[in-house]
Amino acid sequence: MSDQGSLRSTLHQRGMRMTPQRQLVLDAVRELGHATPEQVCRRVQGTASTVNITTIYRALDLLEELGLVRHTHLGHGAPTYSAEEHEHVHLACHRCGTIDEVSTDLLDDLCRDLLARFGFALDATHLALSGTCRNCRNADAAEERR
Amino acid sequence: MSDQGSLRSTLHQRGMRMTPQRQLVLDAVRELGHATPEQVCRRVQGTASTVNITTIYRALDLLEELGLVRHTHLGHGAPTYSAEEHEHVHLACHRCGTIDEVSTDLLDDLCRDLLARFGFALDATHLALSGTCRNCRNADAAEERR
DNA sequence: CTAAGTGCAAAAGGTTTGCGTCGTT
DNA sequence: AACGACGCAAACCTTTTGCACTTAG
Repeated sequence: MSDQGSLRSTLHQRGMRMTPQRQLVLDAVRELGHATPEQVCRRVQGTASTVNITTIYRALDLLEELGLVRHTHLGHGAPTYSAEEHEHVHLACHRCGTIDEVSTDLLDDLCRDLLARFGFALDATHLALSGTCRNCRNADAAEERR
Repeated sequence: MSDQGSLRSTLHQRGMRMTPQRQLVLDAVRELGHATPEQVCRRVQGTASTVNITTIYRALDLLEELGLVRHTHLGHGAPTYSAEEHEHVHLACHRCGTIDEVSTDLLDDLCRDLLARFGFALDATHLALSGTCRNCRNADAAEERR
């Protein structure tokens, strides 16, 4: 469904092409896991040094529109992009900033529930949940006792 | 727990004060529900026209640190701030951009699970879930049939 | 008097836009 | 020739920082 060939033809239908730059951006996102546009850019430039950051942004937008990559806002800074097939849930601690990744199985029930009650199809492939991690909760508890 | 008095004393312990500007920012966030720093600024300036956007950012940071407000990234643009007591889950459709709000009850099971399995205390008060809403799913299905 | 808080201007990200050029079809 | 894609530079928007001034304790 999202192999090289059908990707090419999807683009072709729209009068677009799979250029080397776009391929490099897609590869970079897949290899890096999560990466900011900046990081993707550096990676791509490792292979093709003249590729401009503007092209990175345009390619990321296109690839996202095609459903091949997705971006998420972890923390405060720039968003991070990752490949659609790279599935997991982020547990982001808003106290220490740590980000854990856990399986999307966790959300199966919630998914079912949302669909049944609201007709909403949750995209569980790339979700960020914020809260407090075990360490910070312990630290908080210790502080409380003082 | 978070009434005026204890807020004042919490700040006082840290050698800080509840200034008119900070109060206005907090009020604005509470009144606006979800608002970008920009929107908060305009609201505050309705009452005190000289307040600078820098002060808005600093106040929002402080209030967030105190746990009185929280920010979320809905969609692409600027983050939106809202008061901690304003509890709900956002269902954000990444196709049409609509944002629904539903009760946090939905997450009770997930909360329990996360805590038990990972020691992670989910902050369910202000969560954004992305996916596809009923309308867009129907539209997609119709398109598929063509 | 001291330190916190503010406003202002400038800097620093991060992202988008306009435009001239190049390569495909 | 026509159009999509690219690179470059500049514009833009949002957020942060440095600094001098004010003000509450």
